[in-house]
Amino acid sequence: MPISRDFFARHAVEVAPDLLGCVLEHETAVGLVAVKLTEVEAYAGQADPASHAYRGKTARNAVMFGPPGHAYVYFTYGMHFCVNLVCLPEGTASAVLLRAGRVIEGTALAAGRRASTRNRPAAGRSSAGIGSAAGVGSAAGQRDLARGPARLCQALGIDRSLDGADVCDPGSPLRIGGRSGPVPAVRSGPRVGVSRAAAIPWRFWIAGEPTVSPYRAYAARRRTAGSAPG
DNA sequence: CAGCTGATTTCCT
DNA sequence: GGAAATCAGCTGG
Repeated sequence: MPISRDFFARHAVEVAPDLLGCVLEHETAVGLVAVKLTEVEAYAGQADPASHAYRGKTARNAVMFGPPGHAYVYFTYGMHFCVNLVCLPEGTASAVLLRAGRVIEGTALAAGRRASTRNRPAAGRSSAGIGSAAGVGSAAGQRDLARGPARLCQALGIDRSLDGADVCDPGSPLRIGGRSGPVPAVRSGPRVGVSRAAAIPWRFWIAGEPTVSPYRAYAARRRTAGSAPG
């Protein structure tokens, strides 16, 4: 059962905890992967220093300023995708970052994507590096399939071609369904890895879920050494 | 287990 | 030129 667009036409902080336990599905030619959301974070757009929309509209974050119920997919750290669901009516930027989930359908496909993700076209590595596939059938492997925002995108096969996808449309390849079970016990705390507004407790997760990613505070890093001229 | 480092695009100063 | 809503591999205890 899909979720109505009205559900997303609220403040991200209200939407975020209500998304826990809902199911995100991505259907492609090779099959379907479904994930039950277990961890999310709210971003309040132009009112939130940690949001990509804080400085205004750009080519990358344009979808966040559009109508609610659409996916905002961005590429970061030069190698990872993350997916958000847009909240509030058109013209107002606000979104919920999907940080982690539990794969409940298409486990083999998700595991295959995770194992082969390192062979990316842009890098063109000739080295294999696929050995990590070991253990994907184990309990720990299942737990890690969509544990973290970039892993969740890998498991679901989400990339920027899905930026702007309407998750409220049952005919969309990327769509979301409501909870089937009881209301989960929700916990909250500071958001992960953000440098600004780090104390605001807008991260929400399901209590006791092993798929929830470990908390990690923002840590500044020295820039890469080397890169000497000629 | 904790801590550090490389990879590499997009945006901001 | 530098930082960022990250992850995997390696090191030391």
